[in-house]
Amino acid sequence: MVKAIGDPCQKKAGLLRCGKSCRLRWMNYLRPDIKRGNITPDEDDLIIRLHSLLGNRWSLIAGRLPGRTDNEIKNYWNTHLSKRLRNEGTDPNTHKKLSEPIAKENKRRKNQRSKNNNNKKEMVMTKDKNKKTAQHVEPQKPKVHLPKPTRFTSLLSLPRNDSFTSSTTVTTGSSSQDLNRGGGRGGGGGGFGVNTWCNNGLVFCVGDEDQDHDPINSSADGGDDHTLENLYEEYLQALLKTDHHHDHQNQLELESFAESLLI
DNA sequence: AACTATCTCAACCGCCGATAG
DNA sequence: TCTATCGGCGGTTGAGATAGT
Repeated sequence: MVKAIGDPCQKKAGLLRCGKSCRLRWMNYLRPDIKRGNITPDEDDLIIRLHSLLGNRWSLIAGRLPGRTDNEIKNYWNTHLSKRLRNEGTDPNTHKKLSEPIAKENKRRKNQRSKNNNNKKEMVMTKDKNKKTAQHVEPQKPKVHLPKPTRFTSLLSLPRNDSFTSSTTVTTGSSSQDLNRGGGRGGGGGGFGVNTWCNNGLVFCVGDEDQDHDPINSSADGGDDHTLENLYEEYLQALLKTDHHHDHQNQLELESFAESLLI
């Protein structure tokens, strides 16, 4: 699937890939911090919730699942979760209940299929040695992680041709651009920052997990990791409280959080 | 054994905004 | 201001693997 693209850089490097393709491969496949292995039920649940808040903003969602790439989550959503939701009678786009007939129909089909599919499921589980072996994942305490580094275009700019270190760190926080620019795509420039948002009068501050890289955090907002984590933990609790029979209040809190991300 | 159907996921594509020159 | 380039995003494609017929 590797296409030779006419990129001057690829000639210099002796590669068949253009720079963009190399970057993509690094981001989605080669990066050492990518978590290999199947997606846990907790991650499942988190993805679904975040998707209900953020929609198809995969990079934003991935930003809250360390070690997972937007591509991986996007694929996982398209191949597993959307189908699962549909089978459960939920519209994967709107996260609302499908009309009764459709839900019933799905159920009927599901039952019909399950007769034949037991073998197939085993196939899927054993297909990829790396990913499908841990289906019996032991229950873990759900954990939401701090968003990855955020870039400030206006506050701080770094040279574009950053070193390896900065480029890798920056790119892991790709999602943050949406946070800062209101959901738009793309954007270059460098620098890290903190995101803040208000939720029920409480100001949440989220910054780089690796504070050493973050010139902003070291000087602003006190830079207290534990405070940040505590604050984020409050958000986490709100998130986790909204289970499938979530109460309205928590849902509103989460929605306001999501809105704040998109501003 | 050969063919078909289905699934997975890395890679590609096209677009957009930021930045450099 | 204009143009070229880069970085990043979401949507889509298609090769490879596997099971079923």
